[in-house]
Amino acid sequence: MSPPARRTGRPRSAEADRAILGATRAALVELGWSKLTMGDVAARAGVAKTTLYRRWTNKSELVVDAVAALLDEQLELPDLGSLRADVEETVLRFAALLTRPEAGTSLMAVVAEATRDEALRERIRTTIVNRQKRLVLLGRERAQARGELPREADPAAAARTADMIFDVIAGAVMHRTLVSADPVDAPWARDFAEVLLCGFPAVAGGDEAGPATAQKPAGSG
Amino acid sequence: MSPPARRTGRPRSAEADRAILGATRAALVELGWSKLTMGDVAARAGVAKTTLYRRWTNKSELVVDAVAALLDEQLELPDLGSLRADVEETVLRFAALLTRPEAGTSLMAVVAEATRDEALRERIRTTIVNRQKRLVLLGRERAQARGELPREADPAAAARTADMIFDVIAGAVMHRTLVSADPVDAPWARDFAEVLLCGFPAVAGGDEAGPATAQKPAGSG
DNA sequence: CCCTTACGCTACGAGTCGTAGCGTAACTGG
DNA sequence: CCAGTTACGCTACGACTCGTAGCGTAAGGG
Repeated sequence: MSPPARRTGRPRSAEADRAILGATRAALVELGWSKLTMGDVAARAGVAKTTLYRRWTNKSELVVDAVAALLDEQLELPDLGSLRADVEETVLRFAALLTRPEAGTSLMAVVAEATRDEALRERIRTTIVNRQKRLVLLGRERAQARGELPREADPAAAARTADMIFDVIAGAVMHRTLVSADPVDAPWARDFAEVLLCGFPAVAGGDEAGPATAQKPAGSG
Repeated sequence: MSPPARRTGRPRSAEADRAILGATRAALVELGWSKLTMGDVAARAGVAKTTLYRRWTNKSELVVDAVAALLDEQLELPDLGSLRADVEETVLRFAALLTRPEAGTSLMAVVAEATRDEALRERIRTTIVNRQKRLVLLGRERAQARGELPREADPAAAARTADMIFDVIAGAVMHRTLVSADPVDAPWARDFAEVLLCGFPAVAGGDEAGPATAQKPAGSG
């Protein structure tokens, strides 16, 4: 993609990259997405505004990279000995990250922008979505090693399932935190893990009522 | 909130309201959130730009109302005879709505903006979140009437559960559609409903492996 | 008929985006 | 050491948008 053969001429300053991404995060913390300006980021990073535009085509792409770096750095899968505990802890950590002013807001804004920008969508896919799916894959592997989940025969189906779990977990936490604007606390995480592992009727009915599994899976057309 | 006692002077044109909201939706379809301008909306609606600012303090609040009206108008709960079928159908309808250019993008953008705007957050809560939760409440009621779900003793716990289910469904669909940028199709909806009703291990393992319910619910602190 | 409020219109200040053009700095190959 | 190539800082700029002020006019109510 990017020209790997570039041996001649002055090289790009790697430190400038770090400074710019750091300045972007700092500006996001102080100003938020909507009031963040390229001029401000450049000033904070100690570089010229034109340097920003030489590396990122616009504000959105810059922020995607800044947020991706933040997620990479902050999100790790705990290993607490059970799938349920790992899910709960991951949910809490992800929620804590989303409530930070530079994370959740920016992610939403950038995703909104991406609807009309194929390049940006691709960047989000590769630098955020695909990278964070590793948590689901790793978590499942550990659960399989523990015997909590079966090893799956069909790799395609396994991949689809992992994708869905990723969307369910990330989506639920994002929606609760940012759209509903309600806190993701320990009790919520417990209930959520319960739904994820045992289904909605389990948490709705407690132990007193029957399982009420609501029909069997439709004949799998 | 809004001054209900306003009997004197020229009344506000109700038709202008409709024209503005309609123009906003049309502009969102054509231009998307980021390129929509107040001047453009005013021109489409056939009113002066100042009239927009007399009714909405800024672009975000205007778009919230436009999206809320769209959701109210488009989202209805189907009654297909089983909780599972209703969930699948609702997921598909919601996803179809989100892929429309005036819906998903705008919602994300407005939520992003709301992080730093308490008034906007409140408006989202009342005009979108709380209004759409009716679908979950209604769906549960029907499921209880069918005997698919138990009637709950504790109303507070029941409300919490409903909130969570709302976040899980809406969040998962939004995340898959807008963040992961993958389609929400019938197979995905089937798998999702399976997870929601029976838990993740059910869809991961199929019928061949054991249930593997991964520990019992932690002793409920 | 007077008062009050809404409306259309024009103009404007403030701020941002993203680019062009120039001279200079840094690194490479001969 | 020198020529070629690329990155950088700086200034200036055009285009655009937001949101407001001020004015004259339209539409109702007591």
